[in-house]
Parts: sequence; structure tokens; C-alpha cells
Amino acid sequence: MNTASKSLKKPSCPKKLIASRDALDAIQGKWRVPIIITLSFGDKRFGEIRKDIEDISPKMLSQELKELERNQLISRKIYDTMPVTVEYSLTTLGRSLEKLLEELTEWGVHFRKTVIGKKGERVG
Amino acid sequence: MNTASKSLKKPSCPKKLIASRDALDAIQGKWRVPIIITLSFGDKRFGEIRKDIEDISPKMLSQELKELERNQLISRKIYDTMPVTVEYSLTTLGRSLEKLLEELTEWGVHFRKTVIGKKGERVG
DNA sequence: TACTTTTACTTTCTAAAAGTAACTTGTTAC
DNA sequence: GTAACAAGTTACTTTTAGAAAGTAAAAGTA
Repeated sequence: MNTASKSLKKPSCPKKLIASRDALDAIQGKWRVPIIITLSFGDKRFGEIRKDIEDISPKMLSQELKELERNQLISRKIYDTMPVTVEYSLTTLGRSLEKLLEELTEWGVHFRKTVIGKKGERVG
Repeated sequence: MNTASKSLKKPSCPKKLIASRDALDAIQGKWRVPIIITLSFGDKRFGEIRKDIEDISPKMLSQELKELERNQLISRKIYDTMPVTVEYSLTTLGRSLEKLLEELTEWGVHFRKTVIGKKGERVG
């Protein structure tokens, strides 16, 4: 055993890892963050969210809305109109993500400037 | 057409949606954030990261490290020791995620307190 | 010489998740 | 009775993730 290479332990902070995993479990995937962002601009109906997030399928939207509701990030209200209207809105917990999402989008802009924009691929 | 329901457009801010998608493309999935967090505590070798993130398989770790390197979030250094040593470290771009990850873990703690901790399931 | 250990992966195979296209339900308009 | 609209659901296919085992190179051990 090489003493020099193993004498200093590098801590990994399991608490941080657990917290990040908890957060990721809630907002992970391709669609949840976009859904939360569109809802941050106002309550929306199923069809309106579909129009905002152009490439989401009704199956995925339905599935992700259910999961977000289960985790208490959004709430669902049914109006007895003809045809029926269903409106989704952010809960207090959902709105508590706004600062994080602000950071995320800011970093996304930075990332596009420094990495995505500088290679031939992925400019889309 | 119902004039009342459609007179006020709810903006969706496509710029924000694109930026969030760019960011998510880079850090999305179950493993990338944990990898970046462990590396924020110091440069680490393949085996060390495996020990920190207990349930990651070598295949997924290898795959995600490659993707993180491709997106310039981490860098990889090979040392000509016996047996070979490979060390991974965060780049400047990778370190620029720290504020975002701080927000993420803080929110994760809040989420566990208010949601995960209050139901029988998912206490793990 | 042959076997074992270590580090850093890769390969193969199976299971889970995501995506696609068409279908359902209830009601009103034509 | 046919079409349209809102909000989904169902069946099927493809993609991605995960588990188990294998590989490579070099040094150490018997």
C-alpha cells in the first residue's frame, strides 16, 4: 500500500448527496422543469401547457403532471364547463423552486455561450 | 370562441425554456449531479467516486464521466503509475455550478422536511 | 511459469422508462 | 349522425438504465 496516496481522506458529504438526490427525484427528467417554468407565468390548462412545450406528448404531460401533483409542486382544479376545463397551478412549494430555476436558466445561458455555441453540433 | 377565456395571452417565455433545456441536457439524470458534488470536495479517482456514490455501476459512472467531460464540466488526467491512475476534477465551468447545486441541495432538504418526511413511503 | 491482485473500465443481457399513434369520454354545434 | 374540442388513456415500439460478468496491463507471489 502506498502511504502517500491514501493518507488524506477526501470527504464526500453524504448529507449533500442525499439532499441532491431528494431534489432530483422531484424535478428530474426532461419535462418537469419546463412544466414548472411555464406554470410560473400563470395558471394553465392541459392544452395550453402542450402548446408551450411543443414537443411533449399528451402521455408524458399527463404522467409528469400527476407526479408533480403527487409531490405537491402543482395543484389541479377541475371546472365544470363544457367541455371540461382543468387548470394547473404552482403550489407554495412549487413557487419555492423559482430561485433555483432562475439559477438553472442563467447557467443554461452561460453554458450555451461557452460550450454549445462553440461546437458545430448541438447548435439547434 | 369564448372571448373572455382567450383575450389574455399567458406568456411562456421560450427563452427561459430553451435555457433550462440547455442546462438540463448537461446535468440531467440520476448521476451527474452527485458526481459533480463529490468532485467539488476534491479531485477523485474512478474507484473513489464509486465508493462515494454507492449504488452507481461502473458502466454508468464511466458513461456519465465521459458525457461530463464532453460538456467540459470535468477533466480527466491519466497518471502513468502501476496500476494506472486516472483522476477526475472539476473544470472552471464545472465549478460554476456550485451556487446552483447549493440551491438544489437546500431545496432538497426543504422538500424532505415538508413532503418526503410526511408520508409513510419514500422515507428511505 | 502460472496464478492473483489492482485499477479502470467494457460487453452482454435484461428491465424500466420514454416516445408514437391511435383511441376514449362527454357535450355542443352543424 | 358527423365533426369538433378538451383532457386525457391504451397499446405498441424504441431508447435508456441497470446488473452481472468479462477485459487489459502490469506487478507481486509461489
